[in-house]
Amino acid sequence: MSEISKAYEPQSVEDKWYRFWLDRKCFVADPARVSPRRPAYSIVIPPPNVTGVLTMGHVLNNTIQDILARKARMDGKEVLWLPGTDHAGIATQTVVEKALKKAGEIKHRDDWGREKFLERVWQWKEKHGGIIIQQLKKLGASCDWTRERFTMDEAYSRCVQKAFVELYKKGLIYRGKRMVNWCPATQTALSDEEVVMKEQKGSLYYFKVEVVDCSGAVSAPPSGNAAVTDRRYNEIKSTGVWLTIATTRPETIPGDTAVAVNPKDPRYAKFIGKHVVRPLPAELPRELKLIPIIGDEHVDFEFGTGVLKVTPAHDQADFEIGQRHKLPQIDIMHPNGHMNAAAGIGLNGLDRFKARKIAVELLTEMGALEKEEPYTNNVGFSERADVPIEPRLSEQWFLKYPSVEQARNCVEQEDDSAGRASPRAGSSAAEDGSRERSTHQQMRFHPQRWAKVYDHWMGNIQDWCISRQLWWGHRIPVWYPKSGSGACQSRDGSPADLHPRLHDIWCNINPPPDPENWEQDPDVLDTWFSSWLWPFATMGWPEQTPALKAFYPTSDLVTGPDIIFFWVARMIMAGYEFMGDPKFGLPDAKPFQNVYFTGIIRDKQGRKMSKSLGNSPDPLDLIGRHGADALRFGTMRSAPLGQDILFDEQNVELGRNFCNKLWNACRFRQMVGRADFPIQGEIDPKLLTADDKWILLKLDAAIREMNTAFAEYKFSDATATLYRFFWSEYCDWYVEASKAALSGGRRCESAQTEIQSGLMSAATEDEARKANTLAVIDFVLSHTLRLFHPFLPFITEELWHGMGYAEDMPDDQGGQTIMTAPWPKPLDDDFKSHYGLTGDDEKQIETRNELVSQGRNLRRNANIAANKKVNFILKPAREVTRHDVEVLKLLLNAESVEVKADYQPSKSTMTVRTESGDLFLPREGLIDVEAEKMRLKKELQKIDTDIARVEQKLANPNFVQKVPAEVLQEHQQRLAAWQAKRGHVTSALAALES
RNA sequence: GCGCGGUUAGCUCAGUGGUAGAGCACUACAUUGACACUGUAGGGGUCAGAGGUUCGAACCCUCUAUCGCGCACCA
Repeated sequence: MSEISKAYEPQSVEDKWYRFWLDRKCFVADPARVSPRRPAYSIVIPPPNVTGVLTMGHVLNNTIQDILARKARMDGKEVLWLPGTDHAGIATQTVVEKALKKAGEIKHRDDWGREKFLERVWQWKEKHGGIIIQQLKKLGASCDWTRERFTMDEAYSRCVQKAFVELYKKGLIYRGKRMVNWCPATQTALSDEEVVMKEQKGSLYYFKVEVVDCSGAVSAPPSGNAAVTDRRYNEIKSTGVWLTIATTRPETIPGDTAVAVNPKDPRYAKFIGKHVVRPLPAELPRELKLIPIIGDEHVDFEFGTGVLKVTPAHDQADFEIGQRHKLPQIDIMHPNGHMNAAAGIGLNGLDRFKARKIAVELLTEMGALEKEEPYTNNVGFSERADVPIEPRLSEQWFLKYPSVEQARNCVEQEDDSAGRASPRAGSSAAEDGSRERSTHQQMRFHPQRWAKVYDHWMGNIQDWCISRQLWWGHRIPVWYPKSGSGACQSRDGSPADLHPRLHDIWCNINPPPDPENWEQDPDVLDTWFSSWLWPFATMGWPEQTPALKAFYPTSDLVTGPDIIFFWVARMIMAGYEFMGDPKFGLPDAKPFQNVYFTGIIRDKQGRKMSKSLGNSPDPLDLIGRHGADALRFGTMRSAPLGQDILFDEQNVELGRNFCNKLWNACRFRQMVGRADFPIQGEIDPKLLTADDKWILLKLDAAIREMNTAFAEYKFSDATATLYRFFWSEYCDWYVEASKAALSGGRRCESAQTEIQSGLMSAATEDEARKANTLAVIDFVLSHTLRLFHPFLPFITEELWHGMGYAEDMPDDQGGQTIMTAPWPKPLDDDFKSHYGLTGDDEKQIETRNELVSQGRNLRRNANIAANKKVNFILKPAREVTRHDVEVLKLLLNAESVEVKADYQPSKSTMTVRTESGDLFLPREGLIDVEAEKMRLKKELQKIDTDIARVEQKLANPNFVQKVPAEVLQEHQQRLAAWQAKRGHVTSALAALES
């Protein structure tokens, strides 16, 4: 760093160092290096969608992971940060299909068929799959790229198949015809987690049906769509009674197979057992539309009219009523959400929403519609396709979740143990910056409130629909015999056997030996059925590989709370299920020690960032303009634990300014010279000034605060500490004060011998002090750079080398790269006593700084221009040295600071009194007496308020009796100080008035 | 309906019982001396409201208002 530029230019250093780290294999984890003295630390990345691009959410998430990984390396751990991407079934397939449609290549993926379409998805993946990885590298992510995984890698696919087969053999995976969440847009089943409820404004339609008596009904066993028409009645008698039914979905009337009332409802109980005539399809004769009135407790008498239409094939609750009463199911819809022939002539072929309108028209025409009221209800939407889902009977694969109890109990709840659950601020674990890694410790969520959400979900867990009617994904490893007798049922066939016992199927990770006689299940698995294996499938499971042995369970997981059920909960269950095998020798097979949930990044208006709103900044653009370190620092500073983040580019500008400040502080150090003489970088305790001691103590405090922040995962606290320490304490005070010592000496050459021979003159003392100051600066900067490194990896590496700090370190301890430099330890008692660091020094500087601030304030009030040098007079409260005076001159921008122990101020002298002494600013003839009086009166007023408040407290006998001694003492001291100040201000005021 | 989180300076947020804080924004002054991506000084707050506990409450408890999120859901 011979020629250092005036401003930090990130573009010129970032790529250079990233390549350096890659070339030196700094990110590569070696399981063989793990030992009791070099513990493992591991994180698996939440794999981004393979075709995605970097968003601010990724920046937040991955910056935190990188900070944790880099900190762990500096703590001397063997670190694995395992990266990779997710195939993201629906998302990717949809994107590719859309692109192909847009390009006019296809109208629908069926045009090409499965094989050709998949070929194109793979091509797309090859083309776009690397983008987000490259972007992560720009951010500085220190992932072990040699272990990059993709959820559809061959080895990974084998893991997915193995997991399926094992669970199938245990009887936890079954196939069944069930009511599922069906997405008519993508035409696949979805899990409950992929459905989001949205409030919809619609109508509640009231229509009437006639109650009839049908004597001599011959009940035939229900059989699918023909159920109703299979019934034959001898006679149908009108009763002249009509029931009114309220519904939001009149288009499903043709699928109704009963009308339900509450058996306890006095209005309707008497009708149970009679029938009504279903109004639709209009063209069917009455006798083919008779449906029974049944009694079911599910019906709420308060809602609507208290009469419920029951559509077992198109509503979850109705399906269950249908089960209880053995009602037939009439499927009236195609998989694409259009009505089928069973819906009747009027509706057949219409889209379900169009059909709703037409159904209302038909009811109106026949005089059945009584009224329509506006109504708002919650409707389930497909999260991906953003269309209302359709509850639909279909045959799917389901998973009864494994290891639920273990998974539920392994997460520490807030009331588990008050002691352990609370943050361990200042504890010994926090001080050395390491978290315990006992395998018997419960998993901990940060912030912990998510544990409750997790527990609630785990306690109400439903079987997971894992099959998807997509092409892009892992094929279900199940084959059916082609000539299939009982085992091979049509997918939308009937009857609805809810728990078919499937015999004669081939479920294996390998295809059957005689493939010509079998056909594979056409479906693929839910993407999350592969990602739930991520923490161990990426490390070589099912083999007990060195990586698994060394790095599983992982240390920390960093992810968004939006996927706590999708991913986190399932990974925990999978961990227990698949890593609990005794061959892995784990006392506790949980996948993580800690889970950190980030907030969600929003824009300044609090809206979630999204492509459609166009409110999501491009992180790469921000990196290009401000630098990766600036983006990281700004993001971290505005991201408190567990709170959503309102993103504003100003945060990044703050980060950029901060990097520039760091850069220039180092540049300043470079410009004032080398520390060779007389102490060669070693700090001489005898030559330390109070300012030196003060900054060392501040450094110590900063290190401790950083360790506490890390122990509590409070990254915004950590950045705030760094910001305050470096800018407000080091630059604003220490560097400014150090200029007094640095501008002092000149003749370095002869000073060393003179010091040794005890003949040190004032001049050579200046020289020695200058060198010592440089040594202190180097000490502070070399520690500071290390504290910054996890947050600002690029600029710290550049400065680490540029400043020459690398040269002083052993090769594997920072000599090659700051990445392996040891994380700073708090200054211990030996250090402090060797260098004579005491609270008195700290106090001395703090009161001195108070004096300086007030002196500057005096200047300001006297309307003295900031660049005008003036003469101050100091009446010190204790002994002052020549050096102290030099510092004061500098900090006050004074021409001189005259020390006069017996100074008597005249009328036109402005004064301040502090614990360090009294400071006078004589302004013969220049002072604005009235203005100064105003200022003093205002100050007096404030002092009086403060005094009154404390006096009131002290006058309270309860206060004096009950309060702890030190608090009482502190109040008394405060009162005394204010009273002294009051006396001073009063006399100053009196002097002006005399 | 149940649960969680928020409400503190113009804005974004820290602040676990003892003198209300930071950054940005704002005002004034300064500019060859590391840094204008800067420095110095300053203005600005009934800590959402009400009640309670306490010698003492932004902080603990209760209720209310309001914003956001999650879960469940009546057709």
